Amino acid sequence: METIFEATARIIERDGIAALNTNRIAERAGVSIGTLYEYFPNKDAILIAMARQRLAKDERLVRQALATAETEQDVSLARRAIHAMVGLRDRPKVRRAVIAVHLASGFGSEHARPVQEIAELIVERNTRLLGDKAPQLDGASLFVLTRAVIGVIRAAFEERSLLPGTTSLEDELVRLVEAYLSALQRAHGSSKSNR
Amino acid sequence: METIFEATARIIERDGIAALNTNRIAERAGVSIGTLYEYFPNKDAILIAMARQRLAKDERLVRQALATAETEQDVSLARRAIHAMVGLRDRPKVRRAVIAVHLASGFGSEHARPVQEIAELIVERNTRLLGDKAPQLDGASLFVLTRAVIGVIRAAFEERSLLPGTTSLEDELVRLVEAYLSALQRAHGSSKSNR
Amino acid sequence: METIFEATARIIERDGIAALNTNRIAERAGVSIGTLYEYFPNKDAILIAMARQRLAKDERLVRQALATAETEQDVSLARRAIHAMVGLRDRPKVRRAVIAVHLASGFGSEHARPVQEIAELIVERNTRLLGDKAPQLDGASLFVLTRAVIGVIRAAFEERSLLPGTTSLEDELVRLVEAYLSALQRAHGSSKSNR
Amino acid sequence: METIFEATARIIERDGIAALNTNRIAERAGVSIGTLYEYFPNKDAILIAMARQRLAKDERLVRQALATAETEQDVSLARRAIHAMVGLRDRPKVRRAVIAVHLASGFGSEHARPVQEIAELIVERNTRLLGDKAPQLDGASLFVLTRAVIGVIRAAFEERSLLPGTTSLEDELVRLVEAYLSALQRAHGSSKSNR
DNA sequence: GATGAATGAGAATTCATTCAT
DNA sequence: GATGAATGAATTCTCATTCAT
Repeated sequence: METIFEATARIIERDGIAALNTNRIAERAGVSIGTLYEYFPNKDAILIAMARQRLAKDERLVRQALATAETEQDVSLARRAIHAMVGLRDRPKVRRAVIAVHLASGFGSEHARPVQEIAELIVERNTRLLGDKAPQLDGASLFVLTRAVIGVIRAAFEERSLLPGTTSLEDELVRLVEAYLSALQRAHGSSKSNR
Repeated sequence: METIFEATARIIERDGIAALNTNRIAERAGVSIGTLYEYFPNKDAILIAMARQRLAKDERLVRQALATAETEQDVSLARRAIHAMVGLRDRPKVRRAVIAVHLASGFGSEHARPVQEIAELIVERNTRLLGDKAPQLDGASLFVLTRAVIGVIRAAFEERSLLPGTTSLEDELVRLVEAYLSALQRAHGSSKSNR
Repeated sequence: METIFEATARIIERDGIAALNTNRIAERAGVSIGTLYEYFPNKDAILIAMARQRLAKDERLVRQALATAETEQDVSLARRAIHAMVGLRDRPKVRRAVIAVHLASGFGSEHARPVQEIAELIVERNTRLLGDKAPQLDGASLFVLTRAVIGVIRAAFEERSLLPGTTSLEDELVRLVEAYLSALQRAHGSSKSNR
Repeated sequence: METIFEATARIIERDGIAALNTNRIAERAGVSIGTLYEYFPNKDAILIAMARQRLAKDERLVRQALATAETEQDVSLARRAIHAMVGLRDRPKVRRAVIAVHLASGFGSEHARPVQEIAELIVERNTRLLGDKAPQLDGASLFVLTRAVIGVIRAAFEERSLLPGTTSLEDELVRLVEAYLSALQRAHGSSKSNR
């Protein structure tokens, strides 16, 4: 199964998604086409499984980055997470293709969920550390924050030509997140004191 | 040609992109395939032309929204643009499909360009109004800002289930942009005074 | 289309139904596989169309046999029809295969209908000639009579080894039909006089 | 082996012959495919074995019906046999499918033989009872009689829509057989006295 | 400029069967 | 005697594209 993934990835890298077909995958993987269909019900299932594997791995990496060192500041947690996410640059062509099928198959929410969970994890930790002063994320805030981050990182893959240097991209993304969280905190505080 | 676009859109809406083929388009459009191929060199060309048309229309709408009333505050300009962009909700299925092909064909930059231009327009106006105090957008800032906005709006189309209410979405998106611009302005100011 | 039928028939005759596939049909017919699929939506459709064509032709032949010479006796009409039906011996392998698919696809009734109509035609004519003395065929009688005749003729095709000489087969079949019609007439007469 | 038959029957009933494949049979039967292929050399062998089993059972049932009560009249014997045959209505879908393969594999004669034997049994008994007056069945008569009966009963399965009531069907079928036998007897007598 | 019948390479998928364990 | 993963030839069907009229 891992062999099939690897073969698929190699074909995508070499010849693009358009050149991907099940016979070719089987051939490159060194298994018969019949065997391939014993593991996956159809072509898309392979790509979707790959996307999920990748997403799971991404989440693991980001969580590890957060866990590695306990820190005191919410800023640091966000930066840590973003640094890890921006660093997920392996096999961009494969990642792009696989995610595209995943999205086109209507699994967009699966894609957003882990990011959302990580955002909630960060908020939760900050609440513990900062108490009331930590920003509260309701549905809309969470949606905007997570999709903004995903959007920037996705674009960084998709538009190779316009891509600014990795470091400055990361810095600006951190600035975006921090600025938004601060704004939320201020809004939250003022609405509280107004009551 | 507009008939061909319309036929294509209808098929995508009714039966999905997978069911789209040139014979069907020609049939629905009431022209022969031969005629269709006199207007477009191949299938993808149709989708890409549609994507460009849509992008152009989007840009026009946003620019109109900005031009309609001259305002004093950068906040208002950003909000105005975002409001217009969030409002671009017609034929989401068609939009998604058409944009996907556009991106997959490597025209990602075409997609980002109008948004970028609008961002630059806003910055420019604010610079005129506020002078030195207007935030300066370099490549990285511009990239992050525009892709964050596009990312959020795109997600709002793709994930219908998790979608927060339109108003709060818009409010939060404005908050994100404003917060980021303010943060940039502060950074700019301080880096200047530090010299 | 006739070319496709002919190619199909030839393959069935030479190599049997098991060796029949759409590529081979197209090749033998001298058309491309794409053309074949423009005329028929799938493989079975070809066989079913052939069965219907054959059935229609059969009916035409039997009706012609009945029309050729106006006769006075019901016996003669039945014999004429049976003679025509027994004579339908062209391309038995094709006929068998094509009818088998037709039946397996649930069109059994289409197969019986023309025979039934012919039976009704005979009865009607006899009624005109013989008046009250003509046998009356209700649903059950008609069903039994037609399916018995079809059954015998079908078996004569399917079981080549056991097939008795054509003449005696025909004679016996006529005897069966006549005997049955006479029995019906007697039953009808007696039930009437009983009232 | 009986388990394999049962599994096969269930699949045919539920999903039709088209959905029948050896892997599915093995799975439903709770055995491995390897085991299945130890009992049957190939797929068709299963269906043919089932057809033979069914035919044998049919014959047994009809013979039992004839044996149950010794009677005096040929009419009664024929009716008894027909009644038993019309009653063989269990699992029509399976019966049809299995018989179709049996016929398509060229075993048509196996199918007719038991019916023929029963017909001969009846004739033999009647000869004993009635002596010279019993009808003599030569090859052609026997063929026509048996195939007519089989044809009617088969049609009763295949064409559910046009099917008359069971009782009247049976009555008419008996009438057909009786009428034919009587006609034969008359013909035989007259040909004898003519000499 | 329009037509649309014809093309055919190519893709996905199935399933009877084998054979090493 | 049982297992079931692996096989891969074979088949159906699609659809972008062409080109003679």
